[in-house]
Amino acid sequence: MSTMTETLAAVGGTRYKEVKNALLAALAAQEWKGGEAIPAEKRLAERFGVSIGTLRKAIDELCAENILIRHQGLGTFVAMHQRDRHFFRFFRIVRNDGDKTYPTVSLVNFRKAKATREVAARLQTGEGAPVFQFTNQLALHGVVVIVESIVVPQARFPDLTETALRNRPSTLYNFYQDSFGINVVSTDERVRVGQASELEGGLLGLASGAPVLEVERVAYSYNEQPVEYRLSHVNTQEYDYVSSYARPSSGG
Amino acid sequence: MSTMTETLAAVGGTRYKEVKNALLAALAAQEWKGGEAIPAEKRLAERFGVSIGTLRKAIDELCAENILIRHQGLGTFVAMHQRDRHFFRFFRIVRNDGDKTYPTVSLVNFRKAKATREVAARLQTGEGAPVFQFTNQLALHGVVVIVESIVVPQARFPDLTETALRNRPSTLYNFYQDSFGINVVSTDERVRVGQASELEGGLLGLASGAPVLEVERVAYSYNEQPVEYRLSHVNTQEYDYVSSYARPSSGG
DNA sequence: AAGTGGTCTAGACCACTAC
DNA sequence: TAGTGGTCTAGACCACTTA
Repeated sequence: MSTMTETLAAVGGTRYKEVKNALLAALAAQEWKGGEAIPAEKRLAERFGVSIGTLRKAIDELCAENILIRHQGLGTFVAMHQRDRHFFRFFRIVRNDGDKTYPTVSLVNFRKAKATREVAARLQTGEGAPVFQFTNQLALHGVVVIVESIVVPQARFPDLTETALRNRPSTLYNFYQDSFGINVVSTDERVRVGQASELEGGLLGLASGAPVLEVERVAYSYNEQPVEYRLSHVNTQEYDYVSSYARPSSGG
Repeated sequence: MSTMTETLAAVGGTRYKEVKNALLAALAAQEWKGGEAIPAEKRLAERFGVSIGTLRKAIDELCAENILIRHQGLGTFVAMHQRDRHFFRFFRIVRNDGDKTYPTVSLVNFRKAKATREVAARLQTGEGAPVFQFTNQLALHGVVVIVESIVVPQARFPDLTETALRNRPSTLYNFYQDSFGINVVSTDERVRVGQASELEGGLLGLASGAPVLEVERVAYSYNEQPVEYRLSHVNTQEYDYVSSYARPSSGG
């Protein structure tokens, strides 16, 4: 029945962690979709049989992890990946002078493939698992600056097609969310010096083999489930990869 | 008198933000030094005339920003930059296979200089302001992988000497903290492809002009005061610059 | 006006640490 | 045992949003 309090998993040690895990489970089960509001705090407190304060502490952590977003007077929402300020959470290339702009993305190629050993390790699939592989070029201020090669497991992206990818209305992560119910909530990135392939050199206006910034990313959904592998090559003549540590919200 | 409640600045809008700012002010005034415990929550709540819950919320945020560290049963401490797990908060170079190790640092040169226009802009000093400039080489697994050129304003580091720098017992940021009362709490970094100078090439085992990973860092103390400018060149043949986004504490 | 999240209180009890 | 932070309660009142 709806007024009954849910049984919380006994793992986690504390009430609010149990509540948090229950909320994560509900999110993973798509009980509420991206952009939707979750129930009011009072209702959730009743549902889980805890006080408001405890329920709020669980939501506090999910908000701190950018999984939920609170809006006073409106409600608490499942985070979306839209063309708003949150976009730059995952997009870290800015011009030398600090100017931030949205990239113009074009699909260069798309194909079905098998996971290589390295990609399989990163995506936690078996080697040779069916994947989709596609390449984007990204232009900033009218110039192609980034070429990214993306691999996603077919298991999580059933029926992904080149057409759907090409015609998506918004950002890639928003597309994952709307079309496949996959919410990217965190990433691991490794950055090093790489070399432009012949294709990349052509797109980036560099010689084949020219040094480029190589960014290797694994994107994760809830519960640290890897959902995307991405290898980007960036022409950093005019652009930088930025990485702030713990810039607080200015504290006042 | 000691039992009187302090007057809190009316700015900030909420009680806990006022408390947080008062704590930041006390930290900036070195009322408690790096590594020291601040008073118990109950005492601080009395001092600021708020309830424990409100005081805790202020400390919660300072802990989230790694400015304070709580230890259950022990107390709450001013964050230190020691050779513990917190070291890797600011040190982001790891081997390709993921192995993390502490660098062996050697001072290559040290001199007094004037701030260039670019450095002055980053450090928010006037152009030509007196600075110390020094270069370190960092070895990982016995091989020099990083050469970093560091600039700090003389105004904030009075009487810094090459000897003191060379003989410091711990990490550089711990040295800043112990000897100059400067606590590095956040950094901004920009990463791009750069070129090894002749000196750097020699130290890194690369040809002069070879492509290297260039990391430009500005380090900040409380209230976003810039205290150090640093330009690092990294040989990324065997090492990566890592950058995780919002990897939660695994959620229980 | 009604509903939402935001802040704050004044405790209680628990878990951990040091002596 | 005494002192610390960690968790949790059961509300109150405020600020914001929508209607």
